[in-house]
Formats: sequence, structure tokens, C-alpha cells
Amino acid sequence: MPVQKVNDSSDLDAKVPSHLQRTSITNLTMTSDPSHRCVKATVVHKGPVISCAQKDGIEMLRAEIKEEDLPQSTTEHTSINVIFFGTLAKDFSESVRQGDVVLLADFTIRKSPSFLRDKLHPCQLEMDGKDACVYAKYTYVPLNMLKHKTVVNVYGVVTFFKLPFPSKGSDYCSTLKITDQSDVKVSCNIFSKKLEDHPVIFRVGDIIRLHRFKADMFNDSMTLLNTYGWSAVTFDGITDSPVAPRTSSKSFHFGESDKNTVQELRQWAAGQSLISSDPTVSLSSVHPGMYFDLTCQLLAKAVMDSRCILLKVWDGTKCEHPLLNVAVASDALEGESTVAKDRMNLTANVLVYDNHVEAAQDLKPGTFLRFYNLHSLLQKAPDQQPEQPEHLSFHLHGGTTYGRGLRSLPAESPDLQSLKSVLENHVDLDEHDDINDGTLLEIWYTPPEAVVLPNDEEPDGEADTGPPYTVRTCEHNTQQLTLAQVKRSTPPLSCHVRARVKKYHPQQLYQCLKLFCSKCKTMKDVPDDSAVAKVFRDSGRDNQPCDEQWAATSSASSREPGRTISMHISRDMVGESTHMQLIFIEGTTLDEICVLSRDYKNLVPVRSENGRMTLMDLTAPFLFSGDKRYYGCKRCSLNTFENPVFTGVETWDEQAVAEALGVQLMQYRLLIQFELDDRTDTLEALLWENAEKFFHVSAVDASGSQDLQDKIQTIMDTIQPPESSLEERPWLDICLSVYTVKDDDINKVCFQITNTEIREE
DNA sequence: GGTTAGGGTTAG
Repeated sequence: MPVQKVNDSSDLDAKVPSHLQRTSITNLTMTSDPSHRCVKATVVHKGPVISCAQKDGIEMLRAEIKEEDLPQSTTEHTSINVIFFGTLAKDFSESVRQGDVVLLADFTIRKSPSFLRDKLHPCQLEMDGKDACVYAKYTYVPLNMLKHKTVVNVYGVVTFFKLPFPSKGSDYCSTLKITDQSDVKVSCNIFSKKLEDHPVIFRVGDIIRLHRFKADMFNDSMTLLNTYGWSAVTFDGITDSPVAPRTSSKSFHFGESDKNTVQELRQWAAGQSLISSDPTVSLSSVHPGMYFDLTCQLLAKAVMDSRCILLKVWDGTKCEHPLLNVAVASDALEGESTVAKDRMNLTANVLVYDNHVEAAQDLKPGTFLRFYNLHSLLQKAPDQQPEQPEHLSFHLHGGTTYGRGLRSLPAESPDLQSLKSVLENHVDLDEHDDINDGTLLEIWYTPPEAVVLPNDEEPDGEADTGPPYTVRTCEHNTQQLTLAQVKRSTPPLSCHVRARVKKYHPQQLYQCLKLFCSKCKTMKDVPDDSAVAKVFRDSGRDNQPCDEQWAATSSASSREPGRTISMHISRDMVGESTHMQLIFIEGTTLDEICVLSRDYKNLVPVRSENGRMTLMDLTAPFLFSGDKRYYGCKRCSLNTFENPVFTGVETWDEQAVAEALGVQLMQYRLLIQFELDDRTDTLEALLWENAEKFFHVSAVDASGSQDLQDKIQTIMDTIQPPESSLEERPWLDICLSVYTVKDDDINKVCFQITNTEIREE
């Protein structure tokens, strides 16, 4: 019978057949009757498999086991030698490690030939392959219990790691740091010639299981080093995600108790800020000078020289800073053209240097990858005028400090799923980038005209920036505080400050327009035209005009063969003065409905599903009304569209349409974050509830009006003129609300600008 | 049962 592996100590006890009785090693004597007895102990030494000349060359192995759970007073003969014979010797050698707890049954008791020498125990146990039984369990040592020079199995959460790099010796080296519930951090080095044997770590927070690592002191701290027969298995650290082991090891043992251990570590790590604080940043929130981790997809690559390779990547989010485009001859570029994405500021150009070139060379366009410790820097484009803003470039510098490196990620990796869905919303960028012309996105993306500053007229020192650019409209008359005082205050509090704007966010102002559901408080960005156009195209696939009892329908052929455009009007409304106010339209593209909406007050795009009229996916607007588009909340809309009621409405507006269709209307809102500075301190204040009053602009009107968007841009350019120093900017008189928000059970102090408006002459 | 590394920013 081979060695049986179990997961838990309790399993080990449960394995004891009922007719067996557990015996203490200390009680074993030559006269003990070995039948009906078993022992449970820890393997403290395991010898090699040798061939025994006296017994016809049969294979044998000697191990020493020690009984651990004994009263402290017992010190004599707690250890005993065990000899394994035949196939059991080989099996024991391969599957049991030092530190494992084993249960032995059906052994033979013999006199120990080495007792005089090793003083271990007067007897030894002999295990014959045919009859004897061995049950083994891995034991895992908490990281604060590691002892110098012992070989152990451990579990831990990765708090730092370097991808395998060539050592100065013969192997690749992985170095990592792990921790566990004991809160001790332990460094760990793994050497192996084969890259594929190294642990597959994707990010800090991953869980790792190490078997057969030697604990050793270095510089006064415990370190772990792989030893013979080692293995490493990793898991992602996402609480509640499936416990899927990652390893190259062909045979590894993994059971219920491993699952529990992984889950417990995940739970524990989720509450530890050191582990859960994540260096991963999307392109939309990268700032110059940052070192960060980027998860992305490779679009194209080009070899620059022997020590540098260019990777063009994206993560589907728009960078707030203009991105540097590294020009490469098209025949030197491997992969798809990135022209459309470049224009949308979606393509990050990453220069990969030195030791990382090797890993980058093997990547195929389309691959998902993660950069670790990527550096963002501002750089002048070759053809750039001096007054234009610098562009953001990305460097993966040589070396491995801070875990710098890159690796590809398997497409099914759980933390890639959100990235993939963002990318899928952009699938039509290349074929349809003409649709974006003239849209909100393009209008607001154009950098503002440079503003001429009278800076050469100002004397040294502080410029006179005139009267404050904003006025407070509040009734209360509280004392004006400095920002330093505000920061020391105890919320909730309303106060007055005078400050300048150091920075604001988003810099691309089109991103300050948000959709907000007043019911579930969800806030989202206004979808790109590319995403909306895709919904229209997908909706046109099943182009059987729908046939509803309640509607009068007229159809026409489109320019494309096979596509029919249908208009439906409620029979309830025919004959009423309102009958042309609400039209359902089917089979158009986004461009076509935009053209049509110039002539009709309310156009509801619909699609056909098994002949029944249905609303489109709420990613798209449910209503086109002149220049405006209205969106519904995906979460709160009831979609009671099957039997709509259209009577009793005098004037159809977006609210009446939404109600008739069972859609929860999303409101347009403006959201900007200011970094205020008054020289005593800086603080970040939101402009949210008061935003429309602040700019004297309605968000919904701004959504369809370039003039109003320009007005907001002009105001922002006055508050924070491009290229200006802080001293050149106008003071703002601000009414500030200080309040707390519960975030993960921690009270966070927030600041919001209230009762404050732009001064208009 | 040997050696490597033993975290802490490039400088393009």
C-alpha cells in the first residue's frame, strides 16, 4: 500500500482503523504487541533510498520520527528510527518531507542496532511495503515560528516580489517577501535553472505555498531558501475567487484544507492596508513622474536597438496628459496600426530597456501583460513647439529594483476580466473612427487656446491678480479660515476660505460631465460614441421590423442593402396634437439617428426581439432629443416597455418619456476636483452639488452645446491659466463644507465647494 | 547536497 496523503490532522486521526489503538513511542518495547497499534509523529530526519546488500539488494530508507504532542515531562525515547523497505521506501522518499506528520500502522518492532550510538530508542520500527500503512500530512509553520536551519512548509501572502532574473551563478533567482497572520515578514530566495519552475506570481497580494524550504538567519532576520525536492504553488489573493493553484509542478498535493488556508489568508490580507494597497494604476490616472504597475494589452512592438524595444500598449482608458507617440517606420512595427487609438490618446508607448528586452521580444501583439514599476515621464515630442504641453512617455528602465519587470498574463486571469470588457467597448475604433468627428469627445479633447498672460508687466514677488474671481452666495457669516486651519478642524463644518487652484481634475474637461442616478447614486462617465455606435450596430443584426398592436409603423430601405429603417408611432397618440412628439425608430445607425433628431423632438431608438419591440441596451441613450441624449440607469430601470401607456401627457419631455418606458432617467452632472492652495496648506475639494451654479451652466445643456462646454473651459482657463505659476492665478472666495464619509468603515474627511459662484461682469 | 541573493528607482 503506498503512502496515503491527507489534509488535516483530524483526517489523520480519522484514518486510524477502528481496531487500531494509538500508542506513544515512549511506551514501545521489544515486548509490545505491534498488532492493533499505531504511532503518530513528525518526521525529523529522512535518509536517502539505498539498496541493502544483505537483503538481495532490496531498497530501504531510514527515517527518524519524533512524537510532538507529549506532556512536557516526557523527554526520554520520544524519537525512534523507522526503516522502510521496498516500494514503500521509494514512495516515502518521494512523497513525505521533513516536518510532515505521519501515522504508521502495522509495523514490526525490532531491537535498534544503533541505540548505543544514537541513544534514540531501544527499538526501531520496520515498515514492509506489502503490509505496513503510512499516512502523511503536511504541516505548515507560521512565519513567526521558523527555526534556524530547519526545513519547513509555509503559506504566505506575497508583499514584494521580483520576477526571476539570472543570478551570477548558474540559476535564475526569484526573490520575494511573504507574510501571514503572525504579521512577520520573511524574505525568500528561490534558485532554479528552469524559468518554468519558478513561482507564478502576478501581483502583490497573491498567496503562495512553499514546500521544503530551509529557514536561515541572514542579517538578523529569518530567510527561506528552496532545498531539494522543493515546490511552490501560488493562488490569486482575491477574496471569494475560486482557489485555483498555479504551478508547473507535475504532481502536487492540494486538498480541502489548502483551500481553507488560502481563503483564510485572503480574508486576513484584505484587512491589511500594506498588502491591499495596490501600485496598479490605469492610464486614465497616471501622472508624470510616477512609478506604477500597468495591466494592458500589447498592440504593436518595434525593436529600437539592441538594448531597447518599443511596446505600444493600451488599457482602454484615456490618459489625461497627452501621450507621446514614438514614430517608427511601419515596416519595423509588428502588430496592428494604432493610428485611431493614438488620436484618441489611448496608446501608451513603452520603451523597454536592457535586461527586460529579452522578455519583451517574445511577446506577441494581442497578449495581455503587466509592467511592474513602470516609470512615466514628461518628454518633448520631436516636432513640438516650446509652449505646447509636454507628452507622457513610459520607460521600463534596466535592473530589477522595486520588482521592475514585465510578464504576460494568461487571458483567463481573474483580474484581467474588467480590462477585457473595457477593451471590448472599443472594438470598433479602427473601422468607425469617423463617427467621433464633431462629438463631445473630440470637441473637449482639443487643447484650449493658449491664454496670454501679463506676466512680464508684473514686478517681482506676488502679482496683483485683482479681486477674487468667485463670490460666496451663502447667508451665514463665518470667519475666514486658512486651509491649514480647515485641515485641523473637526467636521462637520461650514467655513470660508480664500485660495487659488493649484491643480484640477479631470484635466480633459469632457470627463467632468457625468451621468448620475439619483435612485441608486451610481455615477458613470458618458459613454464614448464608439461604444454607443456598437450598440446600434448590434441591435440592427436581427433586422425584422417589429410589429406591435399599439403602434402604427412605416418602413423604408436604408442605403445598405437588407437594412430597413422603421418608424413607429403610438396609435394612442394619433389624432392628438402630441402625435409627432414621440417616435420610435428602428434599424438606424448612430449617425442616422443623429441626423434625424434635428427634425424630430423625441426619438427613441428600439430594436426587434422575436418580432417584439424592445429598448436597446442602456449603454446607448434611450432618447435622442435635439442636441441632447438621455440615458437610463441599467440598475434601476424597470423596463416595463411591453405595454407602454401614452395617454394623458400634454408635452413629452425626457422625464415623461422615461416614465412611459419604465426607464430610470440618469441626470447629467458636473464633477471637478480642485486642489486648493493658500500657502498655509493645500487640500482637495470637490465641486459637485454646487457645480452648475458655480459655472452658471446646466450640465444637461452642456452635454449638447459646444458653446457651454467652451464657457466651462474658459472659466477653468481663467482660474488656472495654462502654464501659469500659482502667483499668477486669481484668488477664489470659497464657501467650503467639511464632512466625513465612511469608506471601508474608516471615516474619511472630505471637502466640497458650496454656495460659490463665478463672478460675472 | 555547492553557487547564486539577501528588495528600496534610470538617468535612455
